[in-house]
Amino acid sequence: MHAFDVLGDPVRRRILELLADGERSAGEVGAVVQEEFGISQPAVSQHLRVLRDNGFARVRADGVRRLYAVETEPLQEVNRWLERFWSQRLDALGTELARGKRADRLRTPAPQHEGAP
Amino acid sequence: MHAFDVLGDPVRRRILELLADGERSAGEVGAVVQEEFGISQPAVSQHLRVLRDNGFARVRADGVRRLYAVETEPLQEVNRWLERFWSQRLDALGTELARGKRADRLRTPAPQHEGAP
DNA sequence: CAATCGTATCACTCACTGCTTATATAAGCG
DNA sequence: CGCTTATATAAGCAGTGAGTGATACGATTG
Repeated sequence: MHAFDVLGDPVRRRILELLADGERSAGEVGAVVQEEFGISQPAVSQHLRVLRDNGFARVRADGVRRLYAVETEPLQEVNRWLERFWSQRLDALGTELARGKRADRLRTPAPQHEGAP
Repeated sequence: MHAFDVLGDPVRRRILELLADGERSAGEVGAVVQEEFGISQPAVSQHLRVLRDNGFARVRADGVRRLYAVETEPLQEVNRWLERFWSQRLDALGTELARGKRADRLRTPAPQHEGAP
């Protein structure tokens, strides 16, 4: 499952926001999320599993409780994708400007077709 | 459809990468994507539609061709979400460090809310 | 105008994802 | 020990989204 797929779900995004504040037990997360989204405990547990399985969160046992904490690697991968995108785009804009200016003088700027009859 | 859902699809991510280099016709995009993913022309067209409908791309007619260009707003929204996340997380780490050292001795368990009967 | 190109839309299928209920497991407590 | 609490897993069902083939349609060309 790709990082963006994991983030596609609003419940999972919310869980990550909660975990961003620091370690939380499954129950604490569940309380908030069940309240806000009106879903069941197993549903939340399944979302937590997805986050675990995809490296977005790590778990630690504390007695009966399971303490979840956010794991940043996949998020950073997303960041990297975005950064590549932006820089690629800026490069393109740059060369287009550089080339475009000259081209403007050589070519008829408007590639318009003849007027309607 | 949320921005993250749009980005969830690998084909759409690829299309955006292609458009990041500058304006491209639907056919050019299609050629690459059909080749790389082994999907049909309508499939690509539908992805382009999703990108359009969600503000990730704008179209411009040029004769028979449709020229697509990337539109940055939704991507920036994603960026903003991530930035909020990182800064929230850094804040949490900060206060946890500041408080945590002392708290470790007092062992203040997680904030508990009143139970619903 | 007919033929054709480039692209979009339609109608449909299929796989997957997320939800629910029911149940399992494991820790803590009387 | 058996009851309760905290959490996870299992099985089944419904909605959704991505794919396909067929088709529509506007622009272009002979």
